[in-house]
Amino acid sequence: MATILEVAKRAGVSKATVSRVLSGNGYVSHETREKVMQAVAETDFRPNLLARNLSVKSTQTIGLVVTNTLYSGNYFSELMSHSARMLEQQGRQLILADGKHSAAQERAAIDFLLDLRCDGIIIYPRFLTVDEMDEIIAQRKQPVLVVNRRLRQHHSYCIYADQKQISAMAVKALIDLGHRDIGFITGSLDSPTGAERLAGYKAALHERGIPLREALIAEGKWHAQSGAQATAALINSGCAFSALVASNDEMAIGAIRHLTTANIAVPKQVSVLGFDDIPLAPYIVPALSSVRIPVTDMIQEAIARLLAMLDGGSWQEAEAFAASLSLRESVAPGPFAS
Amino acid sequence: MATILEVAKRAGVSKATVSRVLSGNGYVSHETREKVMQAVAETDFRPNLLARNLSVKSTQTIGLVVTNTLYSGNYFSELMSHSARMLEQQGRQLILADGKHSAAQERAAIDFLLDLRCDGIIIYPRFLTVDEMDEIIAQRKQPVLVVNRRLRQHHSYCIYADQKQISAMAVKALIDLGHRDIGFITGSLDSPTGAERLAGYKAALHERGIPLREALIAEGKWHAQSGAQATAALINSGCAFSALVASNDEMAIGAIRHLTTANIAVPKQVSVLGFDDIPLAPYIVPALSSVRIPVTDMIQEAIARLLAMLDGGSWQEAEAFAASLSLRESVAPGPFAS
DNA sequence: TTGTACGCGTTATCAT
DNA sequence: ATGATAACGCGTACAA
Repeated sequence: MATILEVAKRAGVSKATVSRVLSGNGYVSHETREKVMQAVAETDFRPNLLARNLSVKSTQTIGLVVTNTLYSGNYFSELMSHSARMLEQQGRQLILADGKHSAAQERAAIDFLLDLRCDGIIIYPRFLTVDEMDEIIAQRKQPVLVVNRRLRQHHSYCIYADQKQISAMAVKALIDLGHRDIGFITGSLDSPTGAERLAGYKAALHERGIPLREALIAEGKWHAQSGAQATAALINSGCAFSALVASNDEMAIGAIRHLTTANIAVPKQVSVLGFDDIPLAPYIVPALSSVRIPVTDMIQEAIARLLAMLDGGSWQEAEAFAASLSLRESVAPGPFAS
Repeated sequence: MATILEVAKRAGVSKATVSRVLSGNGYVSHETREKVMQAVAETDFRPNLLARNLSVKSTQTIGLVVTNTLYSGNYFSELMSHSARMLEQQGRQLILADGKHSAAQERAAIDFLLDLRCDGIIIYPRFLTVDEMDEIIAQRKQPVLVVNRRLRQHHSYCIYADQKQISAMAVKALIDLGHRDIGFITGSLDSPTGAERLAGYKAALHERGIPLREALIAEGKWHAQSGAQATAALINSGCAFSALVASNDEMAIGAIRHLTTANIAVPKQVSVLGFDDIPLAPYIVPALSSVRIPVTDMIQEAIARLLAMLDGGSWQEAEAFAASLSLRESVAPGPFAS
């Protein structure tokens, strides 16, 4: 690997001059510029970004921490494609670090990215508690933004959706359609999102004066297969239901699959509701209605806010920037035209 | 950010000593070690990986180049989850760079990762030709492995599947089931994979002595909606078909969706075949059969081979390592248990 | 067992 | 317009 020094020798100039023509800063005569360009071409010179970043104290990269249990599935794809696309426009690079499967490992992933001198971090947490994150944010010098959690202290460092309310709205919509026996398939209950969506279900029943029956609740693990198993469990419990709410689309798909193979006509007798984690889902399974959960909006907002903090821009700029992008339309297909 | 020098001062020792206790290399007395540990804790010291990597000339990271047109969809998730999991076991980090949407940009992504001094690169190419890649591999010092393409020169730097043959097998299977009028939905024909799968279709018909009819071929663009549109085009062409092969699962899903809404009973009259890009697909749509395309196997093999080249290990070790992992089972659900 | 001093490849601040 | 030279933060022979 040719270094800047070798190029300098070959061109008969000093390192400084080469650096000048490469960066475009400072004056260089036309002829020496030519000589340098020539030498660069001859040596296949490529700059060492480690050295450069060490010198300028900035890497133009931002780090993303996600648990690998989310790696399979569309949720993750959405996250990645939107993040990469937005940062690409800003000339920044995304580095993904694996949050693995514990709070300690999520913490380690953050520190790893900071050790790499990422300019900022976005974490989509799974195991760290909000208090732990508040503490982390307070300690680190670089900005660490948290998606999908509501922090107690650093309000401007988190972007969240009201999962409980969204879930409650969905359930109330079913109730208002006349359903009174509504089954509910939870997500993993050790995840805040899972717990909040369940809480929304309970709140909706309470608000409409419908008694809660535990037999209508089955625990799932977010994936399709667990949705099917939960559905089987509900049926076996003997409790009839006229509608079913699954805590995400994958489980809803699993539920529909089970109902179908069990010869229960889905569209007629059972209405299944999922959450819009998978843009494709409604096209795949017509019987499925989905509530929109703004993953995309959240990550978009997080990146815009982070960039504003880094560039020292104002909040207005950040919001305008976020608003100027309508990423969702560009990725998810519109109403299905067949 | 505290540096190693500040820690050294605070502990009353030299940089070198601090470096020794941190890395574990070299002798240090028990008491000075304690003093250093204390100072490290007090200063919240974190090593600067840029400086370290610059010094040791190795980053323990490997780079992955993928076009962002693949970011949405399960193909990408599979790629990422398997890659990250394998590298995690080896204490290495994965850095993803966007290949964007042209050969030049794919080339730029490779160079960017090399400038960051990744120890090696894996590219899942979309626009670069095999000849361009052979040239790139020849020029760069670091190993660049190519997935899903057959290179002309650097045979040990590429991992590929015989897309044409796999496609032909699928079509022949349908023929042997008695089908003679088989529709085919292509992928994007500017992608080698799309072209090869179409070639397989044609070869299978030829081999079984069935005349090729262009009216039975419709062009798709890999996504579900284009699959539905292609199906509509086939129907409008007036050419009846008893079976349909789509060049990937997403389009197969779109096809089934169209047939269903058009009141054509899928399982009875039409057999739809996709390629197993989406592990979930067969569970989603019972009418869909899939041919297994080994994305997972390819990426697994690529990483194993790359690691072997980097660690200077033997090919036997690489193969044994690859074989020791049965990643697929751990991610894709087994036969659907409801 | 510990410290000195140099190298890693750039950028940036001085002079000249 | 160009060239020394000092950072940047860390690893590591080599000496002591």
